[in-house]
Amino acid sequence: MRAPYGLNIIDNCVICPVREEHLFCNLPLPAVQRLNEIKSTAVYPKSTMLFIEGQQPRGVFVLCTGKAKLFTSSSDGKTIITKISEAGDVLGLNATISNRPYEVTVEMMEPGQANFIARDAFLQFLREQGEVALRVAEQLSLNYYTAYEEIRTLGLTSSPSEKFAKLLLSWSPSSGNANEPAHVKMTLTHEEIAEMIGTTRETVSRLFSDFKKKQLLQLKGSTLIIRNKPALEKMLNS
Amino acid sequence: MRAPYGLNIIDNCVICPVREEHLFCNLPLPAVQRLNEIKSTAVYPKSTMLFIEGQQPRGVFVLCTGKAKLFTSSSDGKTIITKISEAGDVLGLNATISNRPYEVTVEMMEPGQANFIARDAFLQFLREQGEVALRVAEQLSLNYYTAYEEIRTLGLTSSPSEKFAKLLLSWSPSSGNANEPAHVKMTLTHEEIAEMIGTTRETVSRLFSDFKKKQLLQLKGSTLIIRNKPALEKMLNS
DNA sequence: GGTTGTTCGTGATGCTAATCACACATCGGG
DNA sequence: CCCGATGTGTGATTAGCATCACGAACAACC
Repeated sequence: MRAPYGLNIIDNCVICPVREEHLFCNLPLPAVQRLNEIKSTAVYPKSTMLFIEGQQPRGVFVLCTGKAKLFTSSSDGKTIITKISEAGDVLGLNATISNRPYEVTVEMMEPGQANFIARDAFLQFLREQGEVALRVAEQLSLNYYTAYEEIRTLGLTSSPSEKFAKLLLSWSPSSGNANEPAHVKMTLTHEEIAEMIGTTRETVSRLFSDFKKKQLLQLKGSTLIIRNKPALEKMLNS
Repeated sequence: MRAPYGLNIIDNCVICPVREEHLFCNLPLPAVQRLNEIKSTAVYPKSTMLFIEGQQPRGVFVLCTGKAKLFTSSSDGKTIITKISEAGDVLGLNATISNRPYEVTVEMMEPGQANFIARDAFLQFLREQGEVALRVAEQLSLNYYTAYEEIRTLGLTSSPSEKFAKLLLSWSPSSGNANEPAHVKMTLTHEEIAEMIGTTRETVSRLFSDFKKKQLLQLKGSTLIIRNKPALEKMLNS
């Protein structure tokens, strides 16, 4: 089966090759089968907005492949990216559960597949499958902690350089020797990084130069090499 | 019955005079009765910390009287107040449910009474009383939205004056004519206000002078009079 | 009523990052 | 292959706040 944008569609969750890796997808078989019946699958091109902050919730999306950015904006155009979502993430959960407007906008950063489950069907699904309701609670609580982490970063971390260090560390895999350089594929523009740490494009540019000069990191094409994790950690304060 | 600190204790939730006004207290009678059995009531003096961020959750507190501030701090002493809690608020809910460390510290701002329910008993209580579990979900989801509001304030609101205006508006009662001055009892120090909007004590001091000069507000003892709500609203951007 | 501690007002100073401006690099499509 | 769009590097300038440093007001408590 072949979709536009050159991506294969896997529209059967039961045989999804990456099902078990994802919190919300790795459900008991009966639940996955039921999920499979009520979802609708589509491939979305880059820059599609799955939903927009302020909209009444239509339902949830489960990202199957690709990446999406979650952000909120003010009326004067300032934007803050709160999260980069990857395969397996459930989007719009809180709004759907509580029937309050979506609190973020979700935009595809690259073409990718997502499953959509309409609100009514989803709520019914939760009532039927107690196990899934638990997963949802787990996920909601996780979201809340992530939000608090963000509050701490925005409110307690004063300097852009500290926030930048924090971001780099969040990218660096926790596994592996702390002193060994970590290689990370970088897919974000400076502008987007700026929107993640609440500063300007120019400042991010300067931060990269600065950190390169201090031997903290290195760039090979679009691969970011984090050379001195301990030094980055020493820059933090929270 | 008379407690230390000159406050009366009401240790029976069933006859609590303000029970019906509070989301979590206004439960079906059997639930309130059960709640009453598993809680322990105490009056805490000013400055008591009910719990501290990072601690393993022991259980939840329901604030019955008094006020408490919720805040998180960085290791270098910077503090950000995320909320002022009042009677009826449930504290430590998310941590208790998810068994993750408390994400904030809660400190009494004035002497007040609170009920404590230990984690095990609370979880058991939820299992028994489906109605209450729903309230909890509702509350969690509300907390999440509040957290997002905070993210928006911290991340999108650039200037202290804008954040200050936002704070003033959040104090001003939504009822009543928009153009009529609103009277609000102010119990916070400039330092605390600074910690709420992420700036310094001195800047808050100057903001007060400034807003007074611009006829936006007025102070009569500890009563704050908000004189020009529309003008404050015009200062916002989100 | 005086002593002690907290809270508040306000000036002077300096730094940091936003803003503006512009040239260069890179990418993708016709 | 060229051309427009999008992204990046870096200098110059400046506004806005944090910081430091007081002294005054206020409250609380022997």
